Amino acid sequence: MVKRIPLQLLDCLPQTGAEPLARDSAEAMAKSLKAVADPTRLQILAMIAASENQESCVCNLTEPLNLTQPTISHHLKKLAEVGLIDGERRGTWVWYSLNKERWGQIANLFNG
Amino acid sequence: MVKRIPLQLLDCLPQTGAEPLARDSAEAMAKSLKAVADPTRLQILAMIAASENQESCVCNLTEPLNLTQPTISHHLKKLAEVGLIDGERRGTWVWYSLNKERWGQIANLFNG
DNA sequence: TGAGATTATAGATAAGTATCTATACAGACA
DNA sequence: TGTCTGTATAGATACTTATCTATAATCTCA
Repeated sequence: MVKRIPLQLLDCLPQTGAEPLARDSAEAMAKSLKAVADPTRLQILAMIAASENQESCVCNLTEPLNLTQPTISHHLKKLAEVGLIDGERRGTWVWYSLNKERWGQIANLFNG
Repeated sequence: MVKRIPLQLLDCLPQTGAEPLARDSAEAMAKSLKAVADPTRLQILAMIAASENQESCVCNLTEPLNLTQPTISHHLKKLAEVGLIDGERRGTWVWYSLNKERWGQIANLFNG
């Protein structure tokens, strides 16, 4: 018995078979992008970039963003985990600055 | 003095002031970035880009990604909501293609 | 050493979301 | 028309996460 194949199915050709983007790579990319894909963290990054030496301590962020200190620390940790910012302890304060090399890498995700 | 900052939009920010990046702008940027910041959606975008005419219907995505049809539709909707892909109905199928202009806009957020 | 200041962590909670099943909608065709 | 196929939507659920309060850890200085 020959089953007739509807023309519809022929029009919908399968793609090139191989998986273009491996799951591991996709998840790694997503993790970095998730770190940036938050309004508060974008504001934090903007404030760091707009600061005098392009660095900021936690105490400089809490009041303008109207968030508690632990919440700011939480966001900074997320950004640091993916290497987008670096924290440097100087005395009592921890100064966070942008890692521009890492920024470039993420930018290449869109260019490549 | 204009500082060299990874996020292009940050160049326009005031040096001082309570809110360097307006909440509205931050949330709009975050929404677009959230759409990309998902491993499955990154795979979907990659598969569309790697397809014959750089377009794909839902039926071509479900099997390689091992997800149900409604889940794929959900992800495609998220991408379409921020303008990263466009859907065009041709007969029974809906063909999704990359919106390269929109893609460039988001890329520019990083390139500066 | 102890007190005060800054940051990090732990735990709880509410909001968001990725996924599923079930079902509705839309187009093609006999 | 009615049936089949492809896609979208609705509702439920489990997982993630942004935020808070409380507390610990770290540093400075008297």
